[in-house]
Amino acid sequence: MSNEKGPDHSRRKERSRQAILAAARALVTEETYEKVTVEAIAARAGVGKQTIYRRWPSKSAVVFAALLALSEDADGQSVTLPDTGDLQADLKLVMRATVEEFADPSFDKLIRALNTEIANDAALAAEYREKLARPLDEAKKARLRSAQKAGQLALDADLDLALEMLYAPLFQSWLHRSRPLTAAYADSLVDATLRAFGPGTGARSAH
Amino acid sequence: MSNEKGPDHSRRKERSRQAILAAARALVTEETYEKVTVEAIAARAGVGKQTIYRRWPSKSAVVFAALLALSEDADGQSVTLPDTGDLQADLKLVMRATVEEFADPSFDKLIRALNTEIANDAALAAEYREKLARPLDEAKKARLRSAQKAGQLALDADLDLALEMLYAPLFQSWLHRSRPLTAAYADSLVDATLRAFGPGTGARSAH
DNA sequence: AAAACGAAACGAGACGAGCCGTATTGAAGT
DNA sequence: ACTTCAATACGGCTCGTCTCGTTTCGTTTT
Repeated sequence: MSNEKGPDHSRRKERSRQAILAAARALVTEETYEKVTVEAIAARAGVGKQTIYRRWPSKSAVVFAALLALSEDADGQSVTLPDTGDLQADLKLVMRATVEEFADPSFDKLIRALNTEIANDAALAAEYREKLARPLDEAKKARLRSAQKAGQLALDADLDLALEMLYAPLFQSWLHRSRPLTAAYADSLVDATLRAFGPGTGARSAH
Repeated sequence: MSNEKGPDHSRRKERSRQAILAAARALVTEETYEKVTVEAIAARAGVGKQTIYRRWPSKSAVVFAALLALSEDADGQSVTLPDTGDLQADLKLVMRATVEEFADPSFDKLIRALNTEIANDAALAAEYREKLARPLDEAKKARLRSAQKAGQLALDADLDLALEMLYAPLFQSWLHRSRPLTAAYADSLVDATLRAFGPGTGARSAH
């Protein structure tokens, strides 16, 4: 697509692109999302405003791209959950790690900003699901399928529903600050979810 | 409290107060939250901007107050859930009703606005929990306690956790638009929650 | 009782500041 | 040379403050 004839300007573009995303990320972690301005991002990145508007259509898009890029780096290629053969132990490990992530103030501000954007913009929400949520969910579901084969989870369990019941309460408690996020809470969620979807629970219907 | 000597202007205050809150509510349901301006609220209410700023410190506070007032009216005094003696049926009724509420575009916009505010302001979040979330949760917990007495729920079930696992997935699915909200989905949540917290599940620990 | 008074609350809108997104220009990179 | 860039000016919009003249309504005077 960019195999044109002219001189190669991709290095400049890439450098300023990285600077913009880094500046956006830094500002979101420092201030609350509403206070982050395009002008501040440009100033911090040592970049003209027009350079930002050349690439992204709005402030939301820039910030969203910054958050996307963040986790694309972090993920590397493949996301895999631990699989020691003990589903309950593995899930508690993961859930406790998630609890600790939410305790980090920078992570907290970042995810709040991300949620503010996707809650009010259906298009961004779709992109978020596609690029961030889905890969993670697939990794989690892979672990659950492995547990089904090992007889630790009902064969007819609705894995999407199980994941929701595992994660949504944690997410909501954090979003609304309605209770402290502790390791014990993480464990309780795992225990309750396994009671609902464990082997022999007849997960499809309780009649 | 207000047993001063001076003349009583409370009638004027109350009239303009109601007009402001009604205008704020109307605008939030018509536009998206970001597009609602204080000036628009003032114009719609037939009120000067200063009258708004005399009472509330910021735009967020006005809109939040408007949403609070809305449900204070709706609630009347006491919130009670149906109790036919069949917990599963009663919960499905309530969850299906909740699903339908979220399908209403006005309600959708309203709750998205409310969530945008409380997600980014810890003080508003606390007020929200105190005045809106808690009374509803207490009503739901009352129904669950009744079910415990009827032997339809484990006696040592963590009721707060059960409520979260029932409602948080619905809330998150709606917030992120990650799946269609159907009656079948509502039923699945009830079924799964009852499998986790039903009688004889040893709800406190699964060891 | 009727009229005049005065304090509080009010509607309207001007104002400065900040931000958004666009347009222009001259410098720097390749 | 040709492109991309930083810097900056700009119009438009919103916020929250401030001022000004008006309306409301209990009190006081007649």
